[in-house]
Amino acid sequence: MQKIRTRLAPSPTGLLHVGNARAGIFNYLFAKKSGGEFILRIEDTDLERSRKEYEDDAKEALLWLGLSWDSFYRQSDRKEIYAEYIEKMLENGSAYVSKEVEGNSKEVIRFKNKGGPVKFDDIIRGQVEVDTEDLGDFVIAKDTQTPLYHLAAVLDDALMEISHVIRGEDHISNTPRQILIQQALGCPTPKYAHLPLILGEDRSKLSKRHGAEALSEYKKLGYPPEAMFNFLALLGWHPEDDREILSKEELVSEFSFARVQKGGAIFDKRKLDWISRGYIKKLSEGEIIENVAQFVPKEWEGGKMGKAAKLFRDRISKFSDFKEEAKFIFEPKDYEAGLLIWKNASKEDTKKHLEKVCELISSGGDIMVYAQKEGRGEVLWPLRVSLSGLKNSPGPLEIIEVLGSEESLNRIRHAISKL
RNA sequence: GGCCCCAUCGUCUAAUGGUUAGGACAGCGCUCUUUCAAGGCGUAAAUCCGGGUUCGAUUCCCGGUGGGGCCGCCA
Repeated sequence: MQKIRTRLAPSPTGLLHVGNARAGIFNYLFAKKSGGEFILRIEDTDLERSRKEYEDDAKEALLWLGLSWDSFYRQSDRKEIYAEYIEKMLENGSAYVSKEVEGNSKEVIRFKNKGGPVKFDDIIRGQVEVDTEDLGDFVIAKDTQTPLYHLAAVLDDALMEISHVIRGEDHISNTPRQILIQQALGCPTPKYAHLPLILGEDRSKLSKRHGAEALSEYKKLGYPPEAMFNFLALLGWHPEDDREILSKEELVSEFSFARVQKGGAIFDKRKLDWISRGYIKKLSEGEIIENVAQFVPKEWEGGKMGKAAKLFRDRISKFSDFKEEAKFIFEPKDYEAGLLIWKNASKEDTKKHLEKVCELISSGGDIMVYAQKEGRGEVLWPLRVSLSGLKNSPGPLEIIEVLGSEESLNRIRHAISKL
């Protein structure tokens, strides 16, 4: 039995797309489930458009996601190999130098296409049959030293003994061409699995105009990588039961092509946020502090950070949210004095309650007992506003816990002075 | 336009000939509650259309419609 070997083959011409990331996940899950290998191959045959920084982005983002590869290749390092095969194809007549000029330039190398039907079994879609007649003699290399995508990909898949090519649906129409090349070269045809596309709100292929399309952007926004992995795995796939929160290990053991969807799936940020909140909620105190700290101004570090991070752990969808949510903790917010008044309460009573709370804080008394007696809204609302300056915020006692008595007292006294 | 792929609530999906068509996100309502969020409970919401096949179609077949992808000396 052939060893399972899958690959993710991005081209470094832009930031790694989430669609690539999802394809990477499926390649990874299938390989790991089968005890096989997952390969990362950078397809940079187009030197004009390829950039090292994009290769770095892809690697960094993939590692962040939790997709580590067993082997790494870069097509620009393999030029001699391709040249050798181009020569071979020229010799055996499966390719030829085309001199006719279409529009711009000079000689190129074309594949000698005999036409005829090509069939392949797609694991997800079943049999696909295409008449290759109208493909014509397509170009497979710019010159004897410069292969183009189809040739390089076919050669590499064969040489690296890729058993399963798992990629986006947008490659279905490339497959017959690649099979033709395999046949001319005497290479085996791998198994194919074409994944449904990830779509934007308008159901077209997810792209920049839909907003964040790069995996690294989600890293920058502070989504936990486990949440992103989980979310992406659920786009076009579903386990046998109703679980939606699954660890990487669970995904590996549950994965099956039989449960991969055929239709495209819209990238729903709200569902991502929901999954993300679930992961963040389960973080330990140390973890939440560490993660949130990366999205915060230097001045906030230390001091109240720990308690604040803990307080907002259940209230953020991504780590970067903390900066806005917890801002009032670190930078007291100005507010209208009127905001301090609860419903129909009087200014005098409000002031009285705040003064009493100050006493209680100083003496270590129980604020809740007092609030219970005087009316929770009448006491708690102005207290909370004086501490946060906000219409909406966490509860006052929680804020005091984060702020400490001294600063809490200062803020309440400031509120009293405003009244 | 040509070729190819696809089609269950708004969204992600379950149900591979027999279910009151299930779950989740989002929405809405109630509850909790000083506010917001979270939580708990509840509610509304779908088989694209037309033909077959069958005792019976979400499920199988055909046709339509709709959506998408690909049509580079990019990948």
